[in-house]
Amino acid sequence: MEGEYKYKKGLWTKEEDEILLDYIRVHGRGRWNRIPKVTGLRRSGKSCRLRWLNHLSPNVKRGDFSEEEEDLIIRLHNLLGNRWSLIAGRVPGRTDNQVKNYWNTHLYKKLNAIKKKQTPRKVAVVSTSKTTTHSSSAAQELAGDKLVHQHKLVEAPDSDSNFVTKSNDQNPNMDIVAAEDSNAEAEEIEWMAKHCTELLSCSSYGNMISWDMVEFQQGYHLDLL
DNA sequence: AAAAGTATCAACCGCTCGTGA
DNA sequence: ATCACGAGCGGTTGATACTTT
Ligand SMILES: [Mg+2]
Repeated sequence: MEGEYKYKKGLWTKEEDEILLDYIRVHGRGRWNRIPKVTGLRRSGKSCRLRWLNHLSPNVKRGDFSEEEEDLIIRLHNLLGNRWSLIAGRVPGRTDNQVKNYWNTHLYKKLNAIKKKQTPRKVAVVSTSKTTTHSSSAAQELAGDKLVHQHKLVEAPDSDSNFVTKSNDQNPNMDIVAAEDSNAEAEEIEWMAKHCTELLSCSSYGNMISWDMVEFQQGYHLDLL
């Protein structure tokens, strides 16, 4: 019993920061769980890591976001959805947490107000229970960069099966279209919802549907807009 | 002056992912 | 195959700062 609050929570003090910084100066970053053991700092390794990445690291830029940064974030979010780490990777000096905070507090409402007007770009990804995947040339790495490209050709089920549209949490610009009764390929739909960023093409020939999609990852050059 | 309402954002939480024994 | 571990992700909260009544 007692002593169960091994770790302190809440805001970090200057003194705690110094202990963490001293440790990192000597031992470097990583193996964060050792820090409370070695230094006696009453913070979980997880908390130490977060404190370093978001506040103590010299790479972190302080101060208000510039207009350029805001514009960049808006365009990246339009493309990538709530993938804050990916977005932050393209905004120098800003962390995923900063970008996420900025979006939630400053941009979300502002943009929704404007969004009332225009119709959103909508694309579809198709998968069904009774489909057969004909050419699932599985994720193929392109040389040199980090783009993953997928091409799928899928056979639709019986002619009378209906398609339903589901929204996609990961990417507001992309809905998912699936057969009403589909569940067999749920993992595939999930994978797409998670990874698929942009549908390059989607076409159907009779009961066949094909699509190309790309998954954006850190480091790949993006053309925004 | 003070309370009530709102905005901000650092940090927490639960979870997933990759790796290696 | 299973487990442990470190790292990382994104939704969400709660303490504080700021604004309005
Ligand atoms: Mg960054």
